[in-house]
Amino acid sequence: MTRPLRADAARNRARVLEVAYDTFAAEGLTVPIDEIARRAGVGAGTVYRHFPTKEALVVAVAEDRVRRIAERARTLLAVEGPGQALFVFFRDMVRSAAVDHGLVDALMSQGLDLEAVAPGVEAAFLSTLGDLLSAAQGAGTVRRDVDVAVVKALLVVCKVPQVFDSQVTERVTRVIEDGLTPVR
Amino acid sequence: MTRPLRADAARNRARVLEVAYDTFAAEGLTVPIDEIARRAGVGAGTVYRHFPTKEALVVAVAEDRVRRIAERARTLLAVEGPGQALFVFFRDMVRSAAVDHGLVDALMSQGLDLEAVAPGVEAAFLSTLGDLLSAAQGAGTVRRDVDVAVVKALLVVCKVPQVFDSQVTERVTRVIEDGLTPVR
Amino acid sequence: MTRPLRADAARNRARVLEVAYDTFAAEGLTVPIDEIARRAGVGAGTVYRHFPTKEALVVAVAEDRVRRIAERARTLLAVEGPGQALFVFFRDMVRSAAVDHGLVDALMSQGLDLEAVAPGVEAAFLSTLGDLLSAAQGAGTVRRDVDVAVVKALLVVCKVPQVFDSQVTERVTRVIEDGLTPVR
Amino acid sequence: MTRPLRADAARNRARVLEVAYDTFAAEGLTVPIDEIARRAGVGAGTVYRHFPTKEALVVAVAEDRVRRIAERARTLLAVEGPGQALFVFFRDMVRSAAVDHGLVDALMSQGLDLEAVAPGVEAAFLSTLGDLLSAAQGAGTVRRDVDVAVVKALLVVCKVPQVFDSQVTERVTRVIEDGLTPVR
DNA sequence: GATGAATGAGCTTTCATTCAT
DNA sequence: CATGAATGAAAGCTCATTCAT
Repeated sequence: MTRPLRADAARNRARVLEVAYDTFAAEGLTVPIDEIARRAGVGAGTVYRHFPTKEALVVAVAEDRVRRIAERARTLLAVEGPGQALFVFFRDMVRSAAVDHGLVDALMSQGLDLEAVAPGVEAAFLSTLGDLLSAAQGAGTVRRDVDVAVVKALLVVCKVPQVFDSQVTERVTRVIEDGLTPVR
Repeated sequence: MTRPLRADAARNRARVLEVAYDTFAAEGLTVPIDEIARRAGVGAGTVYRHFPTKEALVVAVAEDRVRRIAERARTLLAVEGPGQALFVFFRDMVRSAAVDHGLVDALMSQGLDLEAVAPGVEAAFLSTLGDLLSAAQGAGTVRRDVDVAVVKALLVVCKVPQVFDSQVTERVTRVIEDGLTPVR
Repeated sequence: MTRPLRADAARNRARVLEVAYDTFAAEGLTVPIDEIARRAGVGAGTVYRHFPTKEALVVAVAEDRVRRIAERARTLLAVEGPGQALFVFFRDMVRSAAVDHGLVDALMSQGLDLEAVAPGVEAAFLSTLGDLLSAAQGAGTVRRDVDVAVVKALLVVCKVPQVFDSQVTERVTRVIEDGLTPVR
Repeated sequence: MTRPLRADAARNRARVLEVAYDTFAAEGLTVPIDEIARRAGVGAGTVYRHFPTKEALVVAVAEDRVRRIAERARTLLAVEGPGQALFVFFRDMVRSAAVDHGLVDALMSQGLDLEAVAPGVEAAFLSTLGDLLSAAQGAGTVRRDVDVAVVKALLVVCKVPQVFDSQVTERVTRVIEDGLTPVR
């Protein structure tokens, strides 16, 4: 259906996506498309060729991020083992939260519904997250009465940016982790 | 310093503030001032007389909210008793989160720094919140290694809107409360 | 026709007129009426009671100035003698030019036509200026082929503000005076 | 540094500049940008692409005028000869003064400082004017104790618009020319 | 009479989107 | 295909003027 892009077109698309992520993350979604285009070294028209509206660009950025995050989660499951993977993943997320200002905006602030515009991506992410959760519950490191929806919510919660300095972030995360741990 | 407003002016100011809160909460901060003015039944100039910039209006709304929330917290301390006041307050906050979209935006998304523009209000709120926390710790219902900054962060976290349906919200809150509870 | 104002009303009118002159002279005609009112210590409504439009205020200021200038000219004729009065008057005008930014605006920039809105004042001024000119021509200090219109024009010219530093102003004035002097 | 504009862009830019000059000259600087755009047959955004603020447009117009005036002066020096070029130039300026309402506004009324925002242009103009002056002084038609600053001031002075009818303008100019002439 | 709050048209400026080059 | 100029619909904000207090 979608024919493979010409090499230069693919390069442009990737470049715009990367610049858009960096820019939205650092400065929020209000940055004009013209500015994204300028930083990517292309014309505004080129951005619109790949992403027909600004919202489409934002969604594409979010999709791309979620995909990478899921990948990271899969890696952790293999490397860290079932009992710790979820917790390490959690701390990973929190640590990168500071630069993901724009992603959080994209996920919640502006009324964007990722599930509606890119259902496959969301589902795939939840499936991977579910794997981490099951593994942890199997290993006895996470209580059994939470499900994947709760864990996802707690994740989003931990990405709320710039409200906490790192000291506080650390302790907030610990409280949430304790809440996740089975009764001791 | 600032003389009392004329009766009609005070009425208008209050009306604008209320309409602005409802509108920002429901539709976010991007709603034009003209629309706020229209809904409040005044001219745009009147809004600008009371709040010289849009940011000033947003800040005033946030201030007003924080003040009311602090008031509510004080009431709860008296009514619910030291052991439960903080938890009831927590659930209160969460329940109203759905309509506070705009308040959350104001507090964090747009780079507004309430502490910078209205230091007294923030401090007063933290002081009240500290009272609830101390009471709970005194009653043994909250662990002693959290401080007011952590509790405030968890509060903000619970107000992140529209990400959870109410089912999930309920369970997220429970996890956080468990995390706050002393080791069982 | 116009009944005498109550004492306080007259005081307010005079105060507004003075503040308006100072302000327009210093900052130009774009200063808002509200600001004039504030500086005069009255409400905006009071300004509008005395001067029904902003233009009316500007005209009143200009009238008032022209009247004072004519007065000054008459005094000089008596004090300085026929041969020198016009020249001294000239230098007087130039010296005060720096603060008369707004008066010049009023006279020419904004398409205001003082002659149309206040014919008597203009005529009275020209009559006095004519007296100075005749005196000088009688004394042989000014050439006979210039008339009052030319002298008035040269006066306005010399009030063009802020274009010259004082050094230059001095020399410009000398050139113009030499041009007025009969062939030597 | 700035790459050459595309053909259509250059056409639009020139058109806006010309319309802006005509309009400001005829009606003053208060004409809205939207009106300039309408008369130039372009959208308001196009004006802002070429001139990022209204002030930038005004400055560009003034620059353009000063440049043309300097060009005219150079031509006259070649055509009219050293003794008369300055005087012809003077009368040229005065004759066009009636339509340069806006230029004069731009140069002095609104506190715009051409020297500050476009130093090269001002300097180039003064240099050319100095050439005319030197030529005239060399030919003995202008007194030696005036310098270029005085002549520029007299020029500005002669451009003060609409204060004189043409009859008076003629005679004012003669007085100033006589003032410039060496003692007879 | 004086006050200053309210009005609302109008201004400058921005930016998502389209389209000629 | 890429470009970036053009568009034009808002947006935030100002201020001359009116009118309830």
